[in-house]
Amino acid sequence: MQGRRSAKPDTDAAVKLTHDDVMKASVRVDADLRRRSQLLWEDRTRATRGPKATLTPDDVVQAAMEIADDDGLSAVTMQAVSARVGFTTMAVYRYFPSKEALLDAIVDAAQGSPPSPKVPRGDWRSEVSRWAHAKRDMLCARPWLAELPFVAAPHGPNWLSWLEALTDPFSSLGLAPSDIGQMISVVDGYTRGASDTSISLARARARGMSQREWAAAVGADLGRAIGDLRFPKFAALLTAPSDGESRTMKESFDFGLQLVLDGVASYVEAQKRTTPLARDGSRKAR
Amino acid sequence: MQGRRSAKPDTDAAVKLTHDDVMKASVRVDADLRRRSQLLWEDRTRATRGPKATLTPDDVVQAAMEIADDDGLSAVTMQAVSARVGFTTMAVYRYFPSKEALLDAIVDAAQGSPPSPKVPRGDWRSEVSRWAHAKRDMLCARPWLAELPFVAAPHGPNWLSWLEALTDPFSSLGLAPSDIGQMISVVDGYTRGASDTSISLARARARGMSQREWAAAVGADLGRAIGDLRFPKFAALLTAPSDGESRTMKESFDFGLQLVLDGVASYVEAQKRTTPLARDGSRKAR
DNA sequence: TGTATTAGTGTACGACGTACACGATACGAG
DNA sequence: CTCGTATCGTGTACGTCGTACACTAATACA
Repeated sequence: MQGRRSAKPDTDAAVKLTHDDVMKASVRVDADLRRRSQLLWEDRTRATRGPKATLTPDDVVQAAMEIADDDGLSAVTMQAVSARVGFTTMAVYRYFPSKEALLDAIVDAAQGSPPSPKVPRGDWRSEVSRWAHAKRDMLCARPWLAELPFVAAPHGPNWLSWLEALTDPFSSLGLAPSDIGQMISVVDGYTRGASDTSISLARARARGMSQREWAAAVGADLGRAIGDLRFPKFAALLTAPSDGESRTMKESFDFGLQLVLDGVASYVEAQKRTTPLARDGSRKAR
Repeated sequence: MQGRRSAKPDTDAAVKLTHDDVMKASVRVDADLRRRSQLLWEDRTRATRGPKATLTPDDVVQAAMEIADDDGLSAVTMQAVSARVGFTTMAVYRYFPSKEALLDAIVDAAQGSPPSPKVPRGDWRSEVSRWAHAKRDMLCARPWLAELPFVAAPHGPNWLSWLEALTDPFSSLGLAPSDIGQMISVVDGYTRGASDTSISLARARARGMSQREWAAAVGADLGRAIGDLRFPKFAALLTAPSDGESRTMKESFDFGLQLVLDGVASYVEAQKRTTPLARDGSRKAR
C-alpha cells in the first residue's frame, strides 16, 4: 500500500546544537547556504561605481509579498515581481541572485515583528499567551507562508526577533538554559502546529472561498468516516449530538494553549521548588 | 519594513464544522476540490471498454514517492514519474488528471498507517505518546511531506486512520465530544509543530548534508544573535555555559510531549471529578 | 461484425527560471 | 578633465515543466 522505501535511519544521535556547537559553527557551512543567509543580514551598502540602483532589495521583497497576498504564492514569479516594480524580469537578479534567495527574504520579512511586551510587564504566562496569539495571527494573515518549508530557510532578523520575544518571559524564572530552550520549543511547536487548520481556512479565504464553503469541503472529507468501518471512534465523534459547547477557532486555539501552559507551569513550579534560590522568584502564575 | 498589506480580517467567526455542519456538507463543495477528494476515495473500478491498463494508480504513486525519497520533492515531475514507470509523460494523465491530484494521492499514501494499539491496551497516556512518536517518525522519514501544505490537501483514508488512532485512546475517558476534539487538536498540533526541526534535519540529511553540517548551518544563523543588541535574552541563552543536561532531539520532543500531556491529564482529571457519572456531556470549558 | 470507448504516443505551446552578452551610466584614479 | 572600470537595466535565448489536443491501437459489448 504505502512506500516501504528508504526510511532514512534517523539515527537521532545527540544533536545538541546548543552552546558549544553554535560557537564553532562558523567552520563548515555549505557555501550556498551561507550566501543565502548573508543576504538576509548583510548591510546592502550602496555600490560605489556604476549607475545608482532605482530600487532597494526591500522594494522587491515588498512587491513580491503584495503579489503573494493578492494572488497566492504561486503567483510570485520573477516576471510578476519584475512587472510590479516596473522592470524587466532580469532586473530582479540584480537584487537577488536567485528566486530561492528572494523567497528567503520574503519569508523573513513576512513574519514582521513580534508584539512588544505590555507596558506594565505581565506575568510570564500572559506574556507567552500574547506571543502565541500574535504568532498565530501573523501566520493566518499570510497563509502562503505555510507553503514554504520556512523552518528550513535561513533564519533572518525577524525570525530571531520572535525567538527573542518568547525567550524573554521565560528568562527570569530561574530555569536552566536548556530548560528555557525546551519551554520555547514546546510553546512554539504547539503554536505553529495548532495554527494549521486556521491557516488552511485563511488560505481558502484568500482564494475566494467562503468560510462556509471551506467548512463544507473539509467536512465532506471527514464525513467519509461516517459509516466506514475503519473509523468507528472518529465517526462517533462526528455523529455525536452537538453539545451546545462550540468554540471559535481562536477560542479552540486558546483552550489548547492554556492546557499546554498548564503543563509548562507545573514544570516551572517544580523547578522552583527544587532550586529554591531562584534568583528572581516572585509571583506564582495562574 | 514589512508588508502592511491586506491583513485579511480573519473574522474568526464561530466555525463549528462539527456535527451539524458536517452532515449538510454535501451541499456546496467546490467542484474541483470534490473531484480531487473523490480520486482519493473512489473505487477505481476497472473500465470495461478499451485496452487494459498496464498500471494501477498505486503504481504511479509508488514511483512518485520513490523519486521524492531519493531526490526530493522537486524531482517529482511528470516526466520523471512517467520515465520511472516506463511510459510517456502523457500516459500519467490517464491515471491522474493533473499533477495536483497526483500530489494529493502521494500525500495520503506517504502517511502510511498509524501504529496499531498494543495488544494489552495501555492507558490513554502511553497510547497517545506512542501515537505522537510514531507520527513524528513518519514525518521525519519523509521530510518532503512538510514541503506540501498537506493540512490543506484533501483528506484521504490514511489521514483519517491517523485521526482514528488518536481518537481511540481519548474516547473512553468520559469526555464530551467537543472536548475530545480539543484534545486531539492539542496533541496533533504539538506533534506536528514540534517535529519541524527534526524534519528540517532529516531534509538536510536527504540532501547529503551531515548532521554536523546541518547543526553548523543552523547554529551560524542563530549565532548572529550573539553580540546583537536586539536579541539580548536569546543571546544569553546561546552563550550560557552548557549545563551537562543535553537531550537528543527525540528526548527533547518527548520532554515537551510529556508537558503537554500533563496539561491534558489535569483537564481530564478535572472533568472526571466534575462529571462523576462519565456518560453524559458536560460543560465547563477552560 | 462493427462501434463505441479507452491506453498509450507524438507533437506542440505557453509559462517559468536563469545564463549571457550588450549598452548605458556614474564614480574614482590618472 | 578624462578614461577605465564596476555596475544597472535590457534583450535574447535555452532548457524544463505542466498539459492540451489529435492520433493509433486495442478491447468489449450491441
